[in-house]
Amino acid sequence: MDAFYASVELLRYPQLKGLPMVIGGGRRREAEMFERLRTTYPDTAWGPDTLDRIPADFFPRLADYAGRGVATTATYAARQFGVGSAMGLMKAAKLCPQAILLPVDFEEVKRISRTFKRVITEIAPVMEDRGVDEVYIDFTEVPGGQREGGRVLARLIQKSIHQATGLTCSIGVAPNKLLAKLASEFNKPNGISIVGPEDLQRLIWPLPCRKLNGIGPKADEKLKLHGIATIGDIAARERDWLVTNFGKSYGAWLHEAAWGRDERAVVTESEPVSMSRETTFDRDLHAVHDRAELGALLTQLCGQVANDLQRKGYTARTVGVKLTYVGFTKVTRDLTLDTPTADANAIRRAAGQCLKRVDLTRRFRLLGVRASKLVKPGTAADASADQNAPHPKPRDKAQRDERTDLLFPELD
DNA sequence: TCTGGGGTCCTAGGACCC
DNA sequence: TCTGGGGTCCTAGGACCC
Repeated sequence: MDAFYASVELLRYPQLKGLPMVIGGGRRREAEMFERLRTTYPDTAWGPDTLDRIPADFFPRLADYAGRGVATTATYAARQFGVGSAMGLMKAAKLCPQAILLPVDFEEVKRISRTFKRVITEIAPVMEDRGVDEVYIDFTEVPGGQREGGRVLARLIQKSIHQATGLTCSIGVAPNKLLAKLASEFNKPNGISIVGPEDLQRLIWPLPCRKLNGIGPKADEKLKLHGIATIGDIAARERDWLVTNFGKSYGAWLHEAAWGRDERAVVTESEPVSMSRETTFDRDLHAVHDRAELGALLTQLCGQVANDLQRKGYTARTVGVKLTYVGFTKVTRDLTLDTPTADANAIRRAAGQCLKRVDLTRRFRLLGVRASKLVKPGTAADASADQNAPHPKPRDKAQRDERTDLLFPELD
């Protein structure tokens, strides 16, 4: 036993109510909803008892909500109708039109997330951040961590998190991150489960492949085509067969994972690789008909990315754009600059260049701007940036679509 | 009536250098 | 004019995760 996994459910509070409720909608739309809440009820903080103080009919019913977005989570009352997280709200509205749609208070979630992580690092300092509500911990060196196979420490963490945030969490304890993650799901929402190598066959192998962190919808589908449904089914295949069918790297990983083997260390610090902002429109937009709107939106996204870079003390050498067309096909275009930048105008110019290289005759639903190849000014990476200057590359004239030049002149 | 927003990592081809 | 091999960088796309 040398690592264990914890996950906290930050959005649990509406589930105290027996009403069918869905939380979500997408960042911008939720921010608008939340702003409306603040202006109407200025003295009311968003929290577990919100619905005791604010009439439920203040919030829209799904049936009355026309906007785009997905459900972040849903109460059990809503789940009975088949509504679940990551489901599109349009679909959810069909299944459960009477459900109430609630916004997420992102600032509050971030605040709780920080408290959650602070409480844990005070007890077990070797912590890997896995997002807003999940962490890995290596508690090998934590005094008393081995008592009752880790159960005593897990209970202490649960209790401390509950005291500090009022929220519950589920914890899995296992000899590595992979198994700990699986274990954390055994006993939701407020449980502790301890899994050892001897439990592999009994507890892990019967699980569907999708439960493995790293097997998504595509890999799962392909596995099913080969008649592989459970983790045990993967384990039953020869390593060579997996490599032949799933590639050298992924096939080998599948084999290791199915046998419960994972040697990844808990990573306590990491540098960001990219920063991005994107937005899905309320309606599909077109480069010609919605030129002004799109131009303003692009400027806004670039400003946000620049702001994020500056706030966190980074510059970026590569700027890219992303579009999602009607029908959900996506394209990206990248441009690497000679000089790293965190300047909104420079990013905007580069993003405009990128946009010229995509098909703008089709309507699209999403526009995003991304900064990558991040450089922290004043570091060794920064000093070497000059030597790493890109070799001059010939501009592909054919790609520089003159038609879109005409359509999108202000994007230059 | 589909499918948010923020990320990471991997693969693969072409350019370019030695 | 029949064209190697290794390495790095850039770009585009895609799978996956929270």
